[in-house]
Formats: sequence, C-alpha cells, structure tokens
Amino acid sequence: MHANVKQNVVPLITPGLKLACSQCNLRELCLPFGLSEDDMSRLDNLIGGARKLKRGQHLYRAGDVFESIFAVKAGFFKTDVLTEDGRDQVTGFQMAGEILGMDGISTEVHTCNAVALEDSEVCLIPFTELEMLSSEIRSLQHHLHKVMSREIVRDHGVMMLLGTMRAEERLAAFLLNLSQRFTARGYSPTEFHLRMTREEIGSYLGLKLETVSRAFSRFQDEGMIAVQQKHIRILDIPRLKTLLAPPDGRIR
Amino acid sequence: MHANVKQNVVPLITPGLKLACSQCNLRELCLPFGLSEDDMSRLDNLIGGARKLKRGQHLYRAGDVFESIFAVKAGFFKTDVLTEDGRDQVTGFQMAGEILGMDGISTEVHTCNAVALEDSEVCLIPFTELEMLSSEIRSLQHHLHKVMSREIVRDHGVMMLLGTMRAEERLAAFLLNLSQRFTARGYSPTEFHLRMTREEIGSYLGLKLETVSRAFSRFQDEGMIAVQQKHIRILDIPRLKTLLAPPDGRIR
DNA sequence: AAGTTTCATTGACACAGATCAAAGGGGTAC
DNA sequence: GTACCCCTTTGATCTGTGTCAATGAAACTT
Repeated sequence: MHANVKQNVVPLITPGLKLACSQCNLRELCLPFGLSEDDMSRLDNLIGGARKLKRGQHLYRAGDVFESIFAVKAGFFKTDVLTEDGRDQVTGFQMAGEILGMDGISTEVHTCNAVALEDSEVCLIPFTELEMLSSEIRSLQHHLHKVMSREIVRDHGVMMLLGTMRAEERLAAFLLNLSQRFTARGYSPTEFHLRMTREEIGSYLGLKLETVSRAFSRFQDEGMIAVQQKHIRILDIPRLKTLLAPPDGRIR
Repeated sequence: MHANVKQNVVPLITPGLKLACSQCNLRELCLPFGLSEDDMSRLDNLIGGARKLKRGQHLYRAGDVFESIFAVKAGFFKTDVLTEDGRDQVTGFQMAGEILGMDGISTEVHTCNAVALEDSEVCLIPFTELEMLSSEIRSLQHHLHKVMSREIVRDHGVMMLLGTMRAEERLAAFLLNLSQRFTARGYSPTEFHLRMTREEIGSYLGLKLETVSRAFSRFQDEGMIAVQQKHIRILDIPRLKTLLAPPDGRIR
C-alpha cells in the first residue's frame, strides 16, 4: 500500500546521533523527568542510540518481538491496531517527549503498529536494561510507572470520547488536546499543521473521513477555526471548549 | 443516588481476613504469578490485608488520594469515569485475580470510580511498598509491568470495539470476552450470571441500554444464546465468533 | 407478604453519521 | 517542471442506533 515498504526492511540505527538526556530539551517531558544529573547519565548509558525514520516508515509492527520502548525525540507518530478482517483503529498520535511501545511488555510481542507521520527520530530504550536500572533508581522506577499509568488514563479518556461524544464534540476534544500538547512543547496553541490525514483522524475518533471533513467545515463556517488542508488555526478556543460541556448538561 | 452512601464513609479494613498469596487459588492469575515461595511470602508481608465490600459500595472514587492498588479476591467490579456534564463511561469490569487502581499512579489521585457489583473482597497492596519490593525482586517488578501493559493492550481492544464495531459485534465480543475470562477461572464458558445492568453494559460498549436489550433478544431469536434477565447461556460460541469477523471481509 | 423501586423488554419514530458518488486541489515523484 | 495520485470537500441518500414511551418482571424494603 505504501510506496516505501522497502525502506522498512532494514531499521537503521545511528548511534552517532545520540544526544545525552541532560542535553535534550525534552528531558522535562520525557523519561528522565526528575532525575539527578548523575542518574540521568546512567540512563544515557543504557539508551541504545537514536533511530531516524522517514515519513511512512514503521518503528515497529504488530507481531515484532518486543525489546525496547522508544522516546520520540522529534517528529510525529501514529499507533494503530488492525484485525484479520481488515478493521483498522488508530489508538494514538505521539509527539516529542512521548513514549512508544509499552503495549509490547505484556506479551513480549508488539500488539500494534507504530508509523512515522513525518520524518522523525526516536531514542531506543532497551527495556530489560531499563528495568535493571529502575530497580536501582527509585525516581526512575516511579516515573516509569507514572508514564504507564498516564497511558492508561489517556486510554480511558479516549473510551469516554468514543463511547459518549458526538462527532463535533470528538473533533473539538481532539483539537483542544493537540493544542494543549503543542503548547507544552513551546509551539503555538492556535496554529499548527496536522500530520495525519482526515481518514486517520476519523479512525482515531471513530468517525468516517467525510464526517471529519464536514465537522471541520462547520467549525470554519462558525468562525471557530480556519482550516486549509492540513493547516489549522484555532480562532476561538473558549467556544470550542463549550462544545465539550453542553451548556445545560443533560442529567443523564 | 445510591441508598448506601453511608456505608462508604468508613472503609472497613479487616486484616483478620488475610490469606497468604501462597494459599490463594488466584496466585496464578494475580500479582504473585511466577514468584518463588520465598518471594511470595515477602509480598504477603506488605499486603495490607483484605477489604470486603457490599454490592454498590465504592472501592475508591475519582479524586481519592492514591495509595494502593487492589487485587480482586472475590466478586465483581466496574470502573467508570464521569465528566462534569454528567457523562458516564464504564471503562471496565474486573473479576477475581485482576488488578484495580493503576489509574491513580500517574497523578497520585484516582481518576475513575471502582464499584463492587456484588459483595466482593479485595487485597490491598500499598503501592510505595510494592515499588520498594519490586526493586528487589526482578520477577515481581517485571510482572507488575506486564500487568500494566496488559491493561494498555486491553484498552486498545476496547478502542477498536468502540471505534469500528457495530452493536451486535460489540455485544458478541463482550460475551466472548466474559466467557473466556470465566473459563480461565474454572467457571463454565457458556453459562453465567451478568453482574451488571443493561445500562452498564451499554455504557461500556458505547450503546444505549435499549440497543443492548434488543441485541440480546436478536441473539436469542437466532438461537445463539438463551437470556433470562441476568442469566446467560451461550448456545453457539462459533457462531458468535463469526459475528466478529464478517464472512467476506470488507477490504477496508 | 405486600408495596415500591429498579431493571428489562418492545414498539414507533427521528436523526446523526455512514455510504455512495463526483469533482477539485495539492503534494510528491519522476 | 509536469503529471499523477492521493487527499479533501461537498452533495444526496440510506440506515443503524438513539430517543421517547409504555408495559411487565424482578428484586429490595419494610
């Protein structure tokens, strides 16, 4: 389906690119959060280098043996699950500082696919070694648990979205979530490029691509956003927020 | 809303009920999985006793300070999230041997409610102490990670269900999942009591209670199950399974 | 044991979002 | 630089599920 399948065959690992956690401007968002200088350099030592991916390349696929988790250093990813009968569900979009691959811990095999949506770079964190180090560094251990727990909480939020929200509410929630995550990374809260297609947004939100497109158009007509293809400008954040909490609040 | 709110005020902890992990017939499903006799008794020492809950009682509520995770010893629970505007999403149903409360690790505060759906009993596992012990016992540490990862994978499955499946597929998946979990616990794969209401099933599956009821009726009309209120008998598991994988398989 | 409340079932109808279809625009690859 | 293909938009129609409503069956409460 993708023209660049061949690029996936040999995962290029480029240890030369390695940048110490302590030098990384993502350290406050990422795994090293809260570590001392000293402990951070111990973490540095186990990180297996960086890996660059071109747009469309898989970081891992469902079925791959699990060995490492990954920290997104730059770029943008999606994760998705697909069933034998061809159903495809995007389970998340990951940006700089976020951790990928924790789905593989339970069975030692990845259960979803992770694909770069733009040219990207990740740090490889071999999991067995991470466990060893985290048993020595309390704050690392605890932070790892927090990162996993945060993923569980995020998933519950998605369930809420998929289970109870209507199309426009879902899209508003999606945009506000992106806005907030971009803000946390020092980017504009109101203006950004979507790295994913309408179909991928739809898959994540449990909607068809046409419904996503129509909702974008309606938001634009109402002056809440300006859309031009993948470029989004949010014009009225408060109003988007009101979409999430229906004014009156149905009792049920 | 519940008549028995008062019962929740004082969480009764009854250490007298404590049963060693090594004596517990759930040890193969639960946290002690894979531990040596010796390590198991160290785990025993930190478990803060058992707690009994009546039907309808909360094990914890969103907003409660997080201190422990819980292992279900007997009974049946649901977890749900609710928003200010009154939306309610059931995020899971938990039975014996399953772990509750991991949502609280990330913020030190629980983000969902856990309610007993029948008279139940849990083991309290103080989390800070669990972290301390798991940094000493490699297999405990790894198993804890597996349990958390399994929860993430389960959540992805629910997203798939909510995002891509139609009502009858969702209900079929739900019944098959219950069947499989009961089987793992030595109960009948085909005959069981639902502990939750149609509304709770609906909330979990992203459907209205009427839709759940109608789907049950249709399954019954087609001879796949026999329903009488909360009592379910599955008559044709293979046929239920075919509902999940549409015969022809739409290419998309 | 009777009364009350909650839960489940079923029908009629409405509507949000899916599906089918077609056209235009932008980005990518050559 | 150009051509092709994928992505997006928009319209028309269809349909699965929600909503509203009423009845009946269980399960608690007293």
